[in-house]
Amino acid sequence: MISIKDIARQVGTSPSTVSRVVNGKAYVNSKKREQILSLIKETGYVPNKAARSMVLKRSFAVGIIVPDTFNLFQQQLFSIIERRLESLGYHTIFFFTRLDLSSEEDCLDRLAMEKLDGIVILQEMHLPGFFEHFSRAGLPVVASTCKYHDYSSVGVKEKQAAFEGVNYLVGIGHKKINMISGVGFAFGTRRTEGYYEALAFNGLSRDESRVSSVQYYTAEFGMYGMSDLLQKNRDFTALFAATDELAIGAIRVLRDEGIRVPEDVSVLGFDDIYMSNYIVPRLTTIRQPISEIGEQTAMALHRSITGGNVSAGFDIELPHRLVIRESTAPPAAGSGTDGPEGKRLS
Amino acid sequence: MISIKDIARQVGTSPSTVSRVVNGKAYVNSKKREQILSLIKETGYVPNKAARSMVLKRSFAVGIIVPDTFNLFQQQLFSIIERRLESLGYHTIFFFTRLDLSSEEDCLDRLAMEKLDGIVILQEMHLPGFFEHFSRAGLPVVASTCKYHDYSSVGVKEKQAAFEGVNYLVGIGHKKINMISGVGFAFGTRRTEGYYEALAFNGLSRDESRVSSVQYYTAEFGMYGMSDLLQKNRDFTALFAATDELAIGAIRVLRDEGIRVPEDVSVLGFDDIYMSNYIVPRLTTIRQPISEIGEQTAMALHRSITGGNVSAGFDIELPHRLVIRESTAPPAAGSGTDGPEGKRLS
DNA sequence: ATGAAAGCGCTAACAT
DNA sequence: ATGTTAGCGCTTTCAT
Repeated sequence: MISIKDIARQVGTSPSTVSRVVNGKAYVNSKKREQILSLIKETGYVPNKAARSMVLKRSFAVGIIVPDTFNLFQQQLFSIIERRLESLGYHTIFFFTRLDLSSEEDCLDRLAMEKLDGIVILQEMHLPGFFEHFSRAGLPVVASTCKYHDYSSVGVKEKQAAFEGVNYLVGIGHKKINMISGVGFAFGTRRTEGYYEALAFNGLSRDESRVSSVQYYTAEFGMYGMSDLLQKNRDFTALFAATDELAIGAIRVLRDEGIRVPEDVSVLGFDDIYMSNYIVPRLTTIRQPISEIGEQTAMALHRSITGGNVSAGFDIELPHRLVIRESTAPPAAGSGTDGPEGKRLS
Repeated sequence: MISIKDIARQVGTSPSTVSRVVNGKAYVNSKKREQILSLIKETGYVPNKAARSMVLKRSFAVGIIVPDTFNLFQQQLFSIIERRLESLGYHTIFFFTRLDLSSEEDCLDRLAMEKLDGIVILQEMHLPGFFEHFSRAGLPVVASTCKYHDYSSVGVKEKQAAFEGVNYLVGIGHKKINMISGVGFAFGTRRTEGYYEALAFNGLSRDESRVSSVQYYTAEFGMYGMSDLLQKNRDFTALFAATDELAIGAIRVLRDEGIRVPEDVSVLGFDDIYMSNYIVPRLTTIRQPISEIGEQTAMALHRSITGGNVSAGFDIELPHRLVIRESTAPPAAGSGTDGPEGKRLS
């Protein structure tokens, strides 16, 4: 492999000068600069990253902590973040983590083995070791679609967005609205709060039996949540699912039960993943600006890494938007899947 | 950051000895070894990767070339490969590439900037520069779900699998079978061949107007393909989509046209992505063993990197399986969406 | 069995 | 404006 010395020798100069040219520093004779540049192009010389990283004490690698069981929104998001980071000159190292503490420990160990320039987290960590590790190492952190300590974060106003979505449901006439939510992620909690607040705002009573809490936010768990809800009570005309994938799983179960969407039950999702516009029926949902979130996450981290003001956490709140499609409609007259006549028995 | 020298000093030995212990070499006094090991644990010392990589001339990083517009199958696949590679001690660097040559050139440039230990490709590259680069650099390559030169590959018997799928369609009574296929990827071509062969095998005539070729294998392009087909001819009772995502897009259009699946038209996909079991109707499809493919891809690359026999390409063919769900059924009597009466006009 | 020394490719003072 | 030098953290001869 051709090195900086080779270039220097062939031009009849020193490695320092070549280094200056490569790194765009001033104080280089322009004739020499041209000469060096053209030789570099000709030979295809590329600086050795390991060597640079050693002397610069920067790895040009950032870590991203993601849930082991990610849904499509998260998958799309981390693909975007990865690409943005790449274009800013960073490599991305993934740390897949489950929700239990032993998995977090494992993640922390692997994290400690890497000399990283920064961290993106898509999942709240509970082990105090993380926070300690990050602050000891002076590592910039940005939390994307979640919150972590007082580090910078990028996302939407979860509660507000959920509030608006449920409010829309009420607005078109629904009074009996169920919800599938989850634990383990802050956004689930926030969305549930928004749901309850919208109910309260509209004078609807809070009924915990209308909410099912699942472990992960995937379609599979959407099925569990919906089955659970159906078992408890069939008297509802709308469902708010904390994520689109949850909604897709829920619709699956509804269909299997012969309950039509949206004729019998309206379904509202959250995220607006790519698939939501292709499934039958097209999903009404609250759109998160996923590209912008990814972009801002990468940029925020880059700023923290280069700017150095690690401690100054700021929250970037991007605009959400209710996207009305086919899975929601006003409730039918005398509605409820289990009307007064109790015509549908499982 | 604590270094090998620190450890050496504190134990009262030399860096060489510590290095030997860290790398599990022989010839170290066992008492000293214990001492060093415990100090390492205590201090949390971790060898600096950049330094190691510099002297070892290995980056512990592998590149993966993936299509810029990936479908869910590909996304799932590269997530799996990434994880397997990680557990084998490699970092993964993504190279997203479009299908045009200028994008390939760009990719090649970026590739050349990295000192990689190996390459995974999910997409056939056309620029001869790639092959030259790989062979000049002595880079092991493995092609996953595609073929590239005579490098190792991992995947299913595409043609055979498609053949079986279409054969199943014929078996349940379909005679007018359309297909949405694509260009740009070898698997699309192979699946189309399988489709044609199954028709021929069953004495059905080859009709190119029954096939629509799209650019990418996503749901969006599934919609284009289906619209295209519908415009040409509405006389068909089944559709074979080259990927599940294509099938999902196609079903979308069919529904919008009031054509029922599977009552009016059966739809068969390929891949068995996660979503296929949740959509309405559940998709009948040809399953690719995605986890095994990912696993084998990572292992094959690892073997090539460590074994060194770069040139010896081998093909790993994993078993596919037809998964019959709800989107296919025997054709209705007097079938065809556009019966003899021509009752459905667009 | 262990240590000294050289060197991987690069950058950043420091000199000039 | 440019060259010299030292050193980043590690592994690996080569001695001992």
